[in-house]
Amino acid sequence: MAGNQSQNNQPNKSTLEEIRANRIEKVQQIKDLGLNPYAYKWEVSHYAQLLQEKYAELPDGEEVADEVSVAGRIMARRVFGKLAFFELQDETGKIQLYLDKKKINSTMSDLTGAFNHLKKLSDTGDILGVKGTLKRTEKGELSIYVREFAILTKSLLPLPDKWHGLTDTEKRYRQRYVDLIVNPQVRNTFRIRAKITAGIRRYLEQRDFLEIESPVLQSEAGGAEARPFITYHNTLEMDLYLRIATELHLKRLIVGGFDKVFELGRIFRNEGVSTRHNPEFTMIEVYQAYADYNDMMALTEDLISSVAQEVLGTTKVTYQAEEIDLTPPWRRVTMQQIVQETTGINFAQFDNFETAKSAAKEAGIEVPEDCKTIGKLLNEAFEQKVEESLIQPTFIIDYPIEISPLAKPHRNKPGLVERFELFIVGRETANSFSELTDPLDQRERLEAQAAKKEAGDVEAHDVDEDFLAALEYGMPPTGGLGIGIDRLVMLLTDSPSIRDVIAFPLLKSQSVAVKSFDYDAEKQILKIEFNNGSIYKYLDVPESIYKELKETPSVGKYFNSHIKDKFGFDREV
RNA sequence: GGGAAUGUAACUCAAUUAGGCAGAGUAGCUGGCUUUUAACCAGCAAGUUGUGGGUUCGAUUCCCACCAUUCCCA
Repeated sequence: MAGNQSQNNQPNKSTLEEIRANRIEKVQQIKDLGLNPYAYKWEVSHYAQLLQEKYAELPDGEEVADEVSVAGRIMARRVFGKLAFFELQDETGKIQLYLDKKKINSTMSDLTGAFNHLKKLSDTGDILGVKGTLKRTEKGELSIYVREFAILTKSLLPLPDKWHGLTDTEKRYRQRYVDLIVNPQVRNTFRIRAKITAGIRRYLEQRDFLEIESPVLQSEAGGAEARPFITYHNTLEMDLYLRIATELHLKRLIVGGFDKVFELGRIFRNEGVSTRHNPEFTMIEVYQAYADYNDMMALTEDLISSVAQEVLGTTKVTYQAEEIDLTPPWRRVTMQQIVQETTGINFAQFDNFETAKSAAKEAGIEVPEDCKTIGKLLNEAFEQKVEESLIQPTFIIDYPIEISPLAKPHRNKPGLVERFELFIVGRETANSFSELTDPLDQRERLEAQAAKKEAGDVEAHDVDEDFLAALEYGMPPTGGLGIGIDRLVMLLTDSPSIRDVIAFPLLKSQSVAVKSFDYDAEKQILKIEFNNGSIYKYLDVPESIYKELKETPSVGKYFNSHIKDKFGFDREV
């Protein structure tokens, strides 16, 4: 540090740190002028988009005396000696600011050299409030002829490249706020998402459905086959699960006498991450008493097409260059029939599994270990050979009973249940049954699940006795429906990945380096402090590990391969 | 869990084929400029080449491990 700071009295650096320091210096200069770089309030009279529309007919070079006040972020600066053009972006769009030195200095005479201060102290990224009149420049750009300005928030960090924007996918997800600033279509995606969920709620409320919130923290996860997140309640000293479905609680409400209920909310499944899966995602479940799955098909069709019409103004959408027609009615076909169409195998004809299995293998279907019934085989054939070809909205109906533990047996097809799934662009988008209301049948099926859990299936769950008790009080015939909101939003916003429709998708935390470590030989506890400040105590760590950790040239590498995931730990900080 | 690709300045990208001083544009800083639209002109500054090892006189480049991301598969 000491020796080499003599010659350059003011080195012009532009690392991120230097840019930031420079802007902090500007914050101070703004304060020194008696102004607040972090203002409290700005009275906005118009949004940019509205002005663009309202003054669309204003001819080039003409002005109008209408006073407006706008606020937004400076996205671009084109500065001349005594004139400057800024591009201001608010939530709705952009508008140019026409900043004339003479005008500003005369109307803001309280602040000497106001124009030069703006030139020197503002940067792209700052939030600026301006008042002025409207003027279309000679080059044809609608502008605000600024009379008065205020820097409302000083930005300390530079925006991404003004032309290329932010394209690094990881940064877009990790720093969504920057993505939103510079990529208008991302803002639009989330605007549409909000309209979709609002539209769904409005649709259901108009039909007398009641939205009731069920618990996220549950003592037993149920209602789906999925691995749950487990958490812990300290004062109650109990494990709790984050819900994997809202099904079992919404059905309790049907038992309680509500005929039409729904919940649109967050579901958590402790599973992998992909373009179609996020560990927390949004689902709506709808239950209607005295209805069956045929009614739910009609509801699904009408709900989705109505919302598409309302939000996009059409029921014909383009998804990844493919035309999808959501205009009802949608095709309805049984699973058995569409598998037969595609593979030529009629699974209804089999009465023994081995014959069915060899037929399936002949058709190129892979038969996994745990697939031991004709019903499961049919489902395998469907998933492997049919599913991804279902591009246009299609209801697949009448599922095997083995894979549908909460659905009512089909009224006239033995071995099947009254269930449908909706497929659009090859993806499961909705799932629905005539709900099982027979408490004894339900008990048997849940106990079979519990046996699977006992045998080590992490996606199976214990019997929810309270739910069964509810059923024993008697649940009316009920149609139930679940729709994956994220997938629906993907479809309606033409988004290829679920992460594009989730504002803050889950990403792995960037690994942190080991800062220091310490070993308690008596208790065999290895305490590790990481660079991010967290401290972990690894338990029952043999001394040899500690010694090797001390010796190793790369602590991080040794930690990853020999300690992390190998020992139990308590997190201290 | 397996495979492929990627990671270089704050942002967008070169240089890696066959190891030889890491280079542009944008953003930034200084100066100039009253009609710009990715403004322009002159100058300046800006790098732990994801991390840690190895090979080598010399590594962004070759090898190994690890981290993260993207896509595909399970």
